[in-house]
Amino acid sequence: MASQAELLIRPHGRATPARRRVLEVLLGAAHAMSHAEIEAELETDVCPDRVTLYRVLDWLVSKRLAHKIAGDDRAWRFNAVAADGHGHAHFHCTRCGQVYCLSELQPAFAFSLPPGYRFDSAELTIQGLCPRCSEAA
Amino acid sequence: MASQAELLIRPHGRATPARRRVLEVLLGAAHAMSHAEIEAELETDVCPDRVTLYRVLDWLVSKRLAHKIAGDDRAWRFNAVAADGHGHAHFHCTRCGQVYCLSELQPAFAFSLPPGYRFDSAELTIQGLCPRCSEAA
DNA sequence: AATCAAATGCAACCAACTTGCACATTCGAG
DNA sequence: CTCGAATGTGCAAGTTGGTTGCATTTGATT
Ligand SMILES: [Mn+2]
Ligand SMILES: [Mn+2]
Ligand SMILES: [Zn+2]
Ligand SMILES: [Zn+2]
Repeated sequence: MASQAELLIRPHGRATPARRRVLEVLLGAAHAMSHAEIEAELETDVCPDRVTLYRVLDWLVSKRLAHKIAGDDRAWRFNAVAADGHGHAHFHCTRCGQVYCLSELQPAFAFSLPPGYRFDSAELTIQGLCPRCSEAA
Repeated sequence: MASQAELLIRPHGRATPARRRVLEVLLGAAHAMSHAEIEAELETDVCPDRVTLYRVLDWLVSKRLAHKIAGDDRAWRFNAVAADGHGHAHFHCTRCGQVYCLSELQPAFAFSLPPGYRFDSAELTIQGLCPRCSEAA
């Protein structure tokens, strides 16, 4: 009985323990996770090496099973790509630094690019206070 | 006769040579510049030290005379804040890595945040090919 | 001109990755 | 099931981009 992670990974390449567990962690996360956060969540025997985790994350992104966004602490935050194929906006809390995916928020951009530019994708990041920090303030 | 840069800086603090020249460079730039690009543009006598440039850039950002955006090479890109007060979107070329400010592009976001989130500002970054790279492809 | 908070220069430091290479694992062919 | 080539992992060392602490200099107010 293969896990959801394994089913997602197999069509793209080898399902190694590290890849399985990292993707599982990302799938179960409520917010975008930094390398350090993921590492902390991992069992000690899976992926005893930081470098492997970096490579696993890169691989997941390259296969579009995850995506990464730049935080203001110059570290990447990762999360699994759901069925929506990353068609969602992100919320960056300026107090706790956390990044949340706003799955339900499908913004209606109305814009046209200047001539010469070729569009590929758009990323909307909203700054403000997350529910927890908003409450505390 | 004070330069434009000096006039912008003075209300916020000391107009030092480094601050003047860096802001001048940013004001004259067509795209967001990395630390290294700015340093290359600077005369050798102004700001002989990397650290000072970092501090000048941070200061300009803290006074809202410049803003910075994270590139995918984990380096910040800076540009001067014009009269629009950074109410513009950015275009990130996935081929050359350059970041352009789309001053004329004032996107109409239509969204409402989930309950609990407090809005502060939004940043829209569009991915694709810039005119130069689009041509070359 | 004197003053002094604010800015700079230097040296060392740090975190977040990246690279190179030997060794281990996966998984499909036989 | 076994084997072996392709693929992934572990370790050590290196690089990049940015910080910190502290002594010295400097801008602008008096
Ligand atoms: Mn997301
Ligand atoms: Mn801009
Ligand atoms: Zn928060
Ligand atoms: Zn380009």
